[in-house]
Amino acid sequence: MPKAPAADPAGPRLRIRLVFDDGLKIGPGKAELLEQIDRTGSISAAGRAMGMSYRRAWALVEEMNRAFRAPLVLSSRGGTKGGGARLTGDGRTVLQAFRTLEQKMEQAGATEIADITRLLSVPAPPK
Amino acid sequence: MPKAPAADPAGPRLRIRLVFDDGLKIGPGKAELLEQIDRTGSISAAGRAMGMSYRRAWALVEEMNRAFRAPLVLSSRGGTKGGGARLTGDGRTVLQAFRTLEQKMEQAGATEIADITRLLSVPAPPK
DNA sequence: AGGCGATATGTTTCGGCAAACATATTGAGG
DNA sequence: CCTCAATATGTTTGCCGAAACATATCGCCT
Repeated sequence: MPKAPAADPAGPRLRIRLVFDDGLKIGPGKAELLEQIDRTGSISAAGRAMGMSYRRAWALVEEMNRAFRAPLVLSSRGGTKGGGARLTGDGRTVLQAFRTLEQKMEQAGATEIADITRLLSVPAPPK
Repeated sequence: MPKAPAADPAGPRLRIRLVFDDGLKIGPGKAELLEQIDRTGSISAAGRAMGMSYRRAWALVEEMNRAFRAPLVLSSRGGTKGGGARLTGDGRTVLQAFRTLEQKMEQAGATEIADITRLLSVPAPPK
């Protein structure tokens, strides 16, 4: 298997994306990336876990680090394990906030989402 | 003036998108399109108003009509004015639900959005 | 009958962005 | 001091979706 279609586990209906004035966009992708970096301690491992090239994963991290007043991810090179990366306090804060955001919004919009879903040709998976 | 950069009034930070199991995606674009069709009574006029080609506007309408159990937009051809389009009850329902959704979510996530914004290099426009 | 304005589609062209490919660099440890 | 794994970037390729271009059709009104 060459690679998985990224993240799309037959899923969630709500996709939230924050678009800031400087152009930075934060959505499910970057959120998961932060999460994976936190889990694996490596940008490349995180990328692999998401079926994403290191190039791309790194670019996303770079983008975030530049957009925030302080980096969300710190990385080091060399050493026995080649290097690694980890989330900063801000990184954890942002990730946490985004996850909370998703939950709250999912809940806040449940009624309307149901209203729309009900009108679809294929209303919804049982639940 | 060839065309306006679509909709981007230096703006809102939250971008919501509903992704359904059949692949249909509904976000700010289709919502505004429905709104414009309702206002103008025409797909092409709606497209023009959004700086979008008729081709594309029509395709989006088609996509929605197919995805829902009943069309959101009805259109007619010929006649003095060439034809026209209008929202169905379902169309209005969906649009309304989406707008409500945006409001509720914006409100529900205000705290977290602020938390994240605060950490940006360029925190936010005064308010 | 003919024109007009909007719907309805087929076909082709094009630009941007992601993937693929390629290198350089770093530093702990054996 | 040399290997190794990961970070850090430059360069090239490929592709898909959007735009551009092109027709066809429809029906009220003069």
